[in-house]
Amino acid sequence: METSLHKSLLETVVKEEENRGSSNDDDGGFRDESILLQGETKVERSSPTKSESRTASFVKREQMEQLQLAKSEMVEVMEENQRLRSYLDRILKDYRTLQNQYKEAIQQEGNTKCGNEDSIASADQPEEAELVSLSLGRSSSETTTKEGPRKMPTNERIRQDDREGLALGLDCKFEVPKTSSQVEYPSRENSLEEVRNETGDTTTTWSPHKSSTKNSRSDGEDDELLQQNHAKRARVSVRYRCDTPTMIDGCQWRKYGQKISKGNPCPRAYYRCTVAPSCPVRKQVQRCVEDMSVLITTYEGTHNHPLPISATAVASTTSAAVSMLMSGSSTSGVGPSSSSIPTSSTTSTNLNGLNFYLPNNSRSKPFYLPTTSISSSPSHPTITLDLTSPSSTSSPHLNRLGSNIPSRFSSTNLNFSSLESSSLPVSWNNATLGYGNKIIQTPNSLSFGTQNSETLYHSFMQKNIRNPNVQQSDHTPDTIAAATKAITSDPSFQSALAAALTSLIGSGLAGASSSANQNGSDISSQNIKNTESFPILSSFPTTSSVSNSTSSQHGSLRFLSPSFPFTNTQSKSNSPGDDRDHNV
DNA sequence: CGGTTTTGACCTGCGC
DNA sequence: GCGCAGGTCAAAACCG
Repeated sequence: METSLHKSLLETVVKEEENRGSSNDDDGGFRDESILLQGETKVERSSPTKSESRTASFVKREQMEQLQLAKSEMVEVMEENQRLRSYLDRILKDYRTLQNQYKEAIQQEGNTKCGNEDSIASADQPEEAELVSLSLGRSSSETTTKEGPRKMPTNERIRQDDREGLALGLDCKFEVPKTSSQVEYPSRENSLEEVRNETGDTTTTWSPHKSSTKNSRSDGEDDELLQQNHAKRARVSVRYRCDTPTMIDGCQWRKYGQKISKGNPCPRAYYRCTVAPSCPVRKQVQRCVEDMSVLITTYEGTHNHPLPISATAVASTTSAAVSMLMSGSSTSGVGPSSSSIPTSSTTSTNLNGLNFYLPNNSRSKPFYLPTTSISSSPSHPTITLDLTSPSSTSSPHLNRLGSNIPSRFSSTNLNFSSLESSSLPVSWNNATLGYGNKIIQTPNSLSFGTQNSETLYHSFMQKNIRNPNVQQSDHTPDTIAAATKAITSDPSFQSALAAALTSLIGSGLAGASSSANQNGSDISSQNIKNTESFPILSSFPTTSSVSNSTSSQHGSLRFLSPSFPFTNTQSKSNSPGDDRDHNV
């Protein structure tokens, strides 16, 4: 743990200092003195006794001053260490609280078996917070690895292990954020599905509509199924400019259908995730009718299998967006007071280790979000991540195809706007959500890899700090406040951001590493290492001032964000109608 | 030959 | 109840 290391280091320094101080007081001082005297003139030596004693006292005084300084510094550092320790304790405390709540909720769920939505909701939220805590904050993960096992009872450890397995399923040491929608919903969905498959139909793969409708007719678990249905149908739509038929998002997809939808001459292609045979995730890809260069990819469902690292960012981002959507819809309807969610925004923020200071009246903005929109259709709540750059707000350099790096980091605007489009109340612009590995291997995207992402990040940050006020003048403080609250108070959103940023940084660094090492095989591990060494997730100040509010779900947010998360597919086919996904 | 895509048919939900 | 649109299925075609 950082703090313990810090402390031990400090203790060593303190001891050394004390030893040196004591030795100087005794006989060791002469050594220093002699060393000092060596540099002095011979004139001084002409009167050795007086000058030496004077010099010795002078040196002693100096040393005493230095010692005092060092001691005061040490006191400061110790205080900081203490603060960190208390911070860590707080995290642990929160973690245990959440763990207990999760346990209780699970027990309740086990008792009622089905139907009690409140218990489910309360089960969701703690787990979500825990997962966020486990997966995002480096400090928290370190906590679990070092302090956790020491302090935690074994049963709790076991439970934690289980949960980690449950939560991640990622075949790597890289702790990718998973949110409630990705863990809780799929776990329930899939468990049900698996049960169904075991008991009955074992040949059919998952079909959300079929299963949901069948269940709703056959079972008495209407409430739960309705909720599942609700969760299942939550979608994340990603709009982005792309000349190629589709994007590489790290997953394997199989096209299972294509339809001409009304109002759009471009066919809509239906894809199913084929990483695991029973994976419920589907996506639809369709070109925007207004702008054929814009590709709209809609994700539905959450993966029930380990994901390739390159796919985790999108998966977690989209699912976090879904869970944000779901939690937002659930809480906003009931109102904050009746919400069973125990986590405050501050707590969850701390747990995340992801602290962003979204603007209080447009000050510093470490994170830049793409434009998001939540369309509140009851059957298909959809959150749209708009990664295109609307002409009205985008910087001219954004979204130039083939110049990903500049556009990724050069946008400096954080723009909270009122509703610009009814269909897209909130959207994300050009978010760099991080698609890691594939892009490095393609000629076009090699430019990703040759850049040092840390440098890029810093320049990005500097630019952001220098230009904080662009395009904010015409938005009311209320809108800004509401939007800020809505975004920052949602842990899932933070997860998404963390995932995106982690992957962004990881991909950039991995690219840099790979280009430096000419070793494409170890991209992932390098990616992990570099990502973990990057201090982004733990170094930002807390957002304790941001209050928890879910009331502005339909508020409009626009963030001009660094850039574009998804890699343009280097597809063989370039015909616009051909939606073949050549993702591997 | 196995995996993927294509494409017409079918199913389901929703609005009128 | 009917029609429409979205979504899915599955057999045939295609591809490496």
